[in-house]
Amino acid sequence: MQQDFLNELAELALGSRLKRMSERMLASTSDVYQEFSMNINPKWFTLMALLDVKDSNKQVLTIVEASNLLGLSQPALSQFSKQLQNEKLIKIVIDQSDSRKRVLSLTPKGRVRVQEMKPIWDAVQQAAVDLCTEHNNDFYRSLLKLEKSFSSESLLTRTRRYLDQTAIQAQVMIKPFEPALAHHFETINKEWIDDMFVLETIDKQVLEDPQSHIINQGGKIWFAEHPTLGIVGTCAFWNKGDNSFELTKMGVLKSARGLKVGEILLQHVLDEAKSLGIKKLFLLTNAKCESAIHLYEKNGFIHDNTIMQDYGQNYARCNVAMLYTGLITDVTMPLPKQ
Amino acid sequence: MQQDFLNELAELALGSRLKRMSERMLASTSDVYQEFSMNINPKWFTLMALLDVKDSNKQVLTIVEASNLLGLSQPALSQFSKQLQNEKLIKIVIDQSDSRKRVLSLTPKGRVRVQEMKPIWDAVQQAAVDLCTEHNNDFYRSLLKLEKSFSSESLLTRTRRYLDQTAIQAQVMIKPFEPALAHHFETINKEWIDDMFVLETIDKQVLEDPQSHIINQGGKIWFAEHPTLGIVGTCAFWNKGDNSFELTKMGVLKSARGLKVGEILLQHVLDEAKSLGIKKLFLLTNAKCESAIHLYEKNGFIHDNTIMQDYGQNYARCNVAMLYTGLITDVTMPLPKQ
DNA sequence: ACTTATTATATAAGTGGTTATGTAAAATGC
DNA sequence: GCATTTTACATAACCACTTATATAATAAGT
Repeated sequence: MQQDFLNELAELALGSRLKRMSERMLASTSDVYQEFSMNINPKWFTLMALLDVKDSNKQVLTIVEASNLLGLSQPALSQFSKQLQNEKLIKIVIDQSDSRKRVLSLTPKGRVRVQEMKPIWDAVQQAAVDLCTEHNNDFYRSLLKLEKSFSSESLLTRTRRYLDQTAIQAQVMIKPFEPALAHHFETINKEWIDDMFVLETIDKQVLEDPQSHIINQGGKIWFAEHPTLGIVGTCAFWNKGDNSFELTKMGVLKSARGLKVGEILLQHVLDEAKSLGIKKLFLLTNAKCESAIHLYEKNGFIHDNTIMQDYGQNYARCNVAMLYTGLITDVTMPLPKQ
Repeated sequence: MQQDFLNELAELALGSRLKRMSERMLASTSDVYQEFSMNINPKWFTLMALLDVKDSNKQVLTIVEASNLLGLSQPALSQFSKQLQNEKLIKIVIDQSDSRKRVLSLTPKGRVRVQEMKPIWDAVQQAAVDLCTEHNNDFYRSLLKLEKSFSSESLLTRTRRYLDQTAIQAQVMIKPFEPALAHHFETINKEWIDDMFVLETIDKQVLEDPQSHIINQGGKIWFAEHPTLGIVGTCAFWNKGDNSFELTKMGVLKSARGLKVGEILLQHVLDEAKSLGIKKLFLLTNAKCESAIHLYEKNGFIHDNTIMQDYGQNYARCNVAMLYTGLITDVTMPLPKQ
């Protein structure tokens, strides 16, 4: 037996490695079914187990529901259900209130089969725990963490951070508001607000009609356009009267992370603030948004409690207020430290 | 977005979970290549990387070698090579000294492509490390441990331990030596000796011809036959003269672990020892063989240093000697504690 | 009310492998 | 030295899904 080249590639080959491991694992469980001559296809396992749970809770299950719960495609579940129906292990009936839906449920034969399999499932479960915890390991927990990390940010956007993207960044264009781009204002901001907080009513109104809520009130909106990804970022100045503005609704699509779009966008709008002769520019945010706050700090914003007192009530989620110090204004304003 | 039912199944769905994770991972790396418009199929990655290493070490690579090093099937590598040849990234030539072999190597174009990809590989590597270590995790190491655990014993044989197999165990038959079964004596013992130690010359001779080395010398050999798996275990008595025997070459195939074949076999041969009127039965082994020693202890063997002094020199690997206490013999022999 | 968009499903085609099998060359056994 | 076994590879068939697409039913927008 030769060596394993994937070891040399280390984390770089993580995907291939996981694939290989999952194939071995699934082959092994398939062996288990075969050894105990369960006339069952291992790929049906998750669906059977899910139907069993639904069955004992007297709930029903449709194909799309199953595909969401199991993380498989809808055609996959469509196929599995048909196969299980052919084996007379489940029955598929058309939903009464919505004739598009197919309601899946175990047949009596299916229920018996599930009961026969349960001791085997238990044994596999114990054997898997064995495998996961051997050599002082805790593989299962480690995998859960990886899943969490992966869903919080994919490998693609993480990769961007480690690549020199200067050339592409130079091609990111900042565009002023135009009605045709208004929908991007909504989708981009919804993505991150939904992700971190709950959309407040005031948000919804502004996002759905930025024209009347921001532009027509003397505010400004900009968009960041990436050469291949399209509009990926946005940001607004909300007119608070007396030549004061709130920097708000600044967001960059998840799919464009790692490209420093936020930085380019912020630097652009701060330059605009200067050339527009704005007197006061501030923002409200939440301590949760660490990386955003770091970006603001890096670009001349300082924490300021008087702002919090004056405007902080507008949003439930705000507990951080910041003031921009890069404007040429009266000398009572503090200047950023060099 | 609905919940994830795989969470409810916990370790039981480990295979499906790994599969899902590997698919996401590979899709993400595929996105990376696409974003940086590398005209390359992600599935070729491991082969390209391997060819690059071989190239810079001025070594060559054949298809079977590649499939071993990468843990993929030979047809897979056969296909990949053809595809890479069509892309003019590698060239395939017939080996001069063995015309069955195909020698793979990078073309100049292939070398250029690899160099173009290297910065991306580096970035992906760093991003993957990121992913693996986030939230105080160490996923990569945990996966390596799992691979080790899995290759030391598969899920199937681990599962057996947690299932009630009384019925099947009752069907395990113990058969005496017959020439037609002699090859099992070699394969079964070779498996575990190769795995734990190095085959000594004395082993080889005995294993290759048990008839003349054991049977014709007044010794005994038995085989354990499983109803579906066939001959899975063996064990011998080596005649040391003066009605004394060494229990030796006891082994059970890896693929039959967890079925308690060893226990059934040992109990059978100890019964035979009694009915044959044997005066002294001992064995030599190594402290590494913990589970075997535990089995011997459970069945009436005790540790005995005089045996070690008398016979221990025969094998380099022996550092544990045990004596069977279940024989009806003179009263100077110690009896097992109840 | 009438178009328009969305949702649930089925079907077809594609993908990235696998196992099974065939063929020729080389190695081994006697 | 010749038959037998093993090895290297190619090809075919299969597998467990996937994506893409079509169709019908329902919901939403005006």
